[in-house]
Amino acid sequence: MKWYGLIDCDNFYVSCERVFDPSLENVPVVVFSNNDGCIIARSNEVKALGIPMGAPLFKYKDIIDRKGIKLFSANFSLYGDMSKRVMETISMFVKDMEVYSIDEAFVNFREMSTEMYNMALKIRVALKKWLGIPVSIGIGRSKTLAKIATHIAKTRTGSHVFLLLEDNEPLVLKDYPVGEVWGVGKQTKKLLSRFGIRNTLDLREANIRFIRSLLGINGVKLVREVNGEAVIGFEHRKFPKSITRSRSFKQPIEDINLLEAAIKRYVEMATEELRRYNLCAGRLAVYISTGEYAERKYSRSAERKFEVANAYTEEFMKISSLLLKRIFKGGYRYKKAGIILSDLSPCTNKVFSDLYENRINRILTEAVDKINSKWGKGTVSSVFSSIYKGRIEDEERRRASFHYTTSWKELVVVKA
DNA sequence: TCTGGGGTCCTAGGACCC
DNA sequence: TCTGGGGTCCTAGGACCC
Repeated sequence: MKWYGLIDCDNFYVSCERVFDPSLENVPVVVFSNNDGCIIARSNEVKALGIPMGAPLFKYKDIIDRKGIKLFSANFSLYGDMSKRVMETISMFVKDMEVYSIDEAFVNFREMSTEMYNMALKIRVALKKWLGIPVSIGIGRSKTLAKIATHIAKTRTGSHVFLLLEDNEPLVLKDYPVGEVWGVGKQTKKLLSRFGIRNTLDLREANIRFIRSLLGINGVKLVREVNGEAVIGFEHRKFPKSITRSRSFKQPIEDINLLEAAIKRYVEMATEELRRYNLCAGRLAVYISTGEYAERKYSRSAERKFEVANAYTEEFMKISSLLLKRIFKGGYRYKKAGIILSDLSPCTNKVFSDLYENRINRILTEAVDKINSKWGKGTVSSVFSSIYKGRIEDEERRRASFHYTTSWKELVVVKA
């Protein structure tokens, strides 16, 4: 019998901050997104105050001040590096794992239940001791059941490990709202509740043909998963299927030239990432939006397929302007813009055709990459990058912690 | 006044083809 | 007067996830 385990870091971003500043232990801490935007991680103390995930900061300013909540700007290079260490540590204990997100990994267990439980405890202790990161671990007959088990594990303040055995499933699922199930969002929850399906046991016992007609093929998978049938397997992707770069602007933008600079800046960032993977992209999409809360809403996207996939910044910049001109409408206050590279594939020699233009692009791109890898990120960048930094990006990141693990300058120093 | 960023998968309608 | 059916590709957008 194969079991699915999910190892989920507790309040991951907050935990990362706490590793390097122990004074944050047992005090309320939040990590927030760009532009003092919204809360993307909360410590247990903050959760207990009833501040929800994704809450805009301005709405909770009062309580944050009153309770002395510690604020941090997101420090993704730190979190990414800590994540890598967590995943490496887990892989020392298990043969088969899937890195599911920055703070979660699925693992397979084949042992008997008591052995599994002990193994989970061992992993948990190792992560806490070696890295200082607390985790919760849930185990069940499918990925979806493991997700539910993990959710329950978080509330088990003692062990933080929960084994969802077949005998216990009916009891547990009856108390588990269907809206909390992995893959059931707002819309699906609303739809299901209209037909009296409110808890996960209801879902499990629903007529499969009815579900098929209501939710499509994914609904069928969902029901089978909560029935303990493992239909969602492990994925081991070597590279992403798309690369996005986008930002919300603090000040809305009305000027197409400024939007163009932003778009080209994102193209520059995304193509850098593309080349890091040695990938070429066959498709570029550009989108702009006034944001959901605007009085006059407008949002459009446009895309272009390339005859030959490539990885040249210049090439994508050129097309991005054309696409932007196609979707831009004057008189709107744009709050967000972004680009997406897709149809990604490993670069082949075909790309480096002898077209004059491509040869120039290639030489330029390679030179830029070489300089930046030797002298540091951003040593040379496009003119749009400086326009962007000067006129659009005004983020100070005052509250960001140091790059403790990824910058020599910001290493922790231990004084004797 | 002020609401993130990066992903995956699915669907629906139109164009086009045989 | 009567005007098919099915497949594929493209584009745009929606739902969901962390």
